[in-house]
Amino acid sequence: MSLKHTILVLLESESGTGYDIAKKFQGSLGNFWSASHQQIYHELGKLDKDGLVTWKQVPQEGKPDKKVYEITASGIEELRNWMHSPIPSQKVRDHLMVRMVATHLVDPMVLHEQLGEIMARCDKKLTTLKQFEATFFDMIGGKTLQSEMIYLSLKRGIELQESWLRWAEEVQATLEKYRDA
Amino acid sequence: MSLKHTILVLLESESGTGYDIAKKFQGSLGNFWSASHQQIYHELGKLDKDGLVTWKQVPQEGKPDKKVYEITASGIEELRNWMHSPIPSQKVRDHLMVRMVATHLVDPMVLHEQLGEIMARCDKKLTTLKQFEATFFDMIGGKTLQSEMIYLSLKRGIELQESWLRWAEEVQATLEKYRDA
DNA sequence: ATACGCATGTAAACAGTTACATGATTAA
DNA sequence: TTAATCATGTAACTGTTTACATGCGTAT
Repeated sequence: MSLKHTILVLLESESGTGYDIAKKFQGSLGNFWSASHQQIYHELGKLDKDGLVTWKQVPQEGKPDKKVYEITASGIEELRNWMHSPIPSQKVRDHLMVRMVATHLVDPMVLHEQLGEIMARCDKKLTTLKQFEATFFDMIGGKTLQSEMIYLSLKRGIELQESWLRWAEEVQATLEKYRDA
Repeated sequence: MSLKHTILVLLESESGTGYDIAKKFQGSLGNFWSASHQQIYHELGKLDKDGLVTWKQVPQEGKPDKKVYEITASGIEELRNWMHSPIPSQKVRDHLMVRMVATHLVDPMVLHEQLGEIMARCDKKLTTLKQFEATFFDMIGGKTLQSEMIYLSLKRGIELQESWLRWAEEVQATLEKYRDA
């Protein structure tokens, strides 16, 4: 389980509300981790109970009050310990791959179409990532360990999407060979 | 949720026990989906209750009895419907990427070492996949839609591991630049 | 002796999704 | 007036992991 640690990492770099955290999962970090707002609020409650974060009620005009969460010294300690623990092998859940094995049950063009939809999503994400990459070092100014690490994770996201697209095209071509066969 | 469908796909291609299914998750399919034996038995129970699979008790000598599960007509129908439903975007949970963003909290060489461990795992998996790929079409004899799809998923697994390794080396090199800095 | 492979399960805890619920402001 | 953005939550359900539990055969 690491939603806990993901939230701590985000709060370590910048304090914010549950809503702010949810938005970050929709951005570039969303390529590697995500969570619904319900889950985030729930997790923030637990982190608060465990003393890893604190919060301040901030009244606003024209908007609902907000709870700005901040990481505590104990939270940073927890993060440091976590960083030293072994990295668990990631669990993959690839729906598409499971379908690949069962394509013979339906018209191959069904999968062809579904691939098309996924590729469109993928293309869109790729555009966003590339735009972000192009201005990355200008934006944050100067190379540091931290910025280079974030840059490398961004590059990884781009490579993943690109290799995905190349592969999907190959699958589509193969499916076309078997059309009406 | 698709453990349900993954199990149905496996049983559609070949009847077998919960134990057999668990083994398949440790093989090439394990690159795209996995589940513990506890979860598999639980899911088989539900599939049975819903009439999507049936089973026969098979006594064995020197080994415990086994329950051989078989997909039903209703199970195949369920699979077909599932194949026509839209593919959900996959949820990624990449622990390593989260750590990348927080490297500045610890000695960079900690991550360097952890990457080394992951790369070793990755190398091992790659070797297995490549061996399987080399003899794939000889083994199953002849190209069909189904065999080509399985082959493409195998190739995808190989590409993923390879791109992963290339990227990890780059991260390690970057971490070395910042050693003692 | 010890461990590994075969074979199946229960129970408790934890993680994550979906549905429901509220309510103000602002832009099309 | 319809939808989006800001902002927070509860409740029920489903999915997943971890711990516990059994027991024979075979190989080292």
